[in-house]
Amino acid sequence: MPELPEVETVVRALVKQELVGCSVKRVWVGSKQLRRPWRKPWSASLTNAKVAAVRRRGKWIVVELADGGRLVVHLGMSGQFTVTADREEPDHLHIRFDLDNGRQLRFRDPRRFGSVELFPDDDTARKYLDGKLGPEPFDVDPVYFRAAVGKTSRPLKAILLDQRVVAGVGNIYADESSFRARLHPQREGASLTLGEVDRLREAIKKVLNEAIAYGGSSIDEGFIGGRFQDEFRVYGRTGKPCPACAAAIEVVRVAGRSSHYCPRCQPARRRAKPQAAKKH
DNA sequence: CTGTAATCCTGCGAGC
DNA sequence: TGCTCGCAGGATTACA
Repeated sequence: MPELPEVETVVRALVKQELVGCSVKRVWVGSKQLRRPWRKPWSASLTNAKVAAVRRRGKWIVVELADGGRLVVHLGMSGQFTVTADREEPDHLHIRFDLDNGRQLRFRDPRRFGSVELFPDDDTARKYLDGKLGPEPFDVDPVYFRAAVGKTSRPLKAILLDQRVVAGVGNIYADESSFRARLHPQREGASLTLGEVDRLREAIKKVLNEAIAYGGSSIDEGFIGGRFQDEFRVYGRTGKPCPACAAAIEVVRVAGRSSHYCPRCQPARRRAKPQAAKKH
């Protein structure tokens, strides 16, 4: 389920469940492989580890341990990372941390595209993430973003999905952001005007903030919170009327992903400037 | 540098 | 009801 708003929701839920301050009494790890490369940190180093903080970076969750260790988690497509008092073991459970308050911190992931890695200190973890992630969408420098979008011939959709440009946007929010900025997903980055790039940057911020306020989108049931899927304007709405102009939403494959857009609000080519009467 | 496709997995809905 | 097919929130790699 997880793009930035969903991951943020998960992090907030963990904090709310008072994970911070808990100690790990015991760790259980299943035998099935998660996404490679797979590091094997599940040894004594996690026993008795105390959780000092939980934060998010892009679509990644970082559990900060008091001894400096950093548990870095990615939910992939179907991952769940939850604290529960439930004793019943669900299917597709891969890691279970027994906490000192009797609860369990669980990593469950049917599709196993997720990953959980342990780094010895904050510096290593940050370097790992910063190596693959661009800035958080909420503090993207406008000058940087204009340059990043303007220098490439890639389609807008590919730029938005590229975590090195901006971290945290996935397929849903890429489509929703493009719609709100009134930009076609296949527009070449370099073809955008500075105004359009700025509009896009603002749209991303707005959509993500809105989605976080809604508790993210839940497409799978069983996911905590999440009502933003009722607010989708284009994603998954193929054939349905555009909320702005009632034209039928279309879907096209861009950068290997389904991309939903309104053909009228998001024209493939920039609308020609209305021809001002030529003056002499 | 591009862009595209395949890959890793399971589950679910559509269509027959 | 049961089967097959295609597609799904992501990231990475290989290849043209």
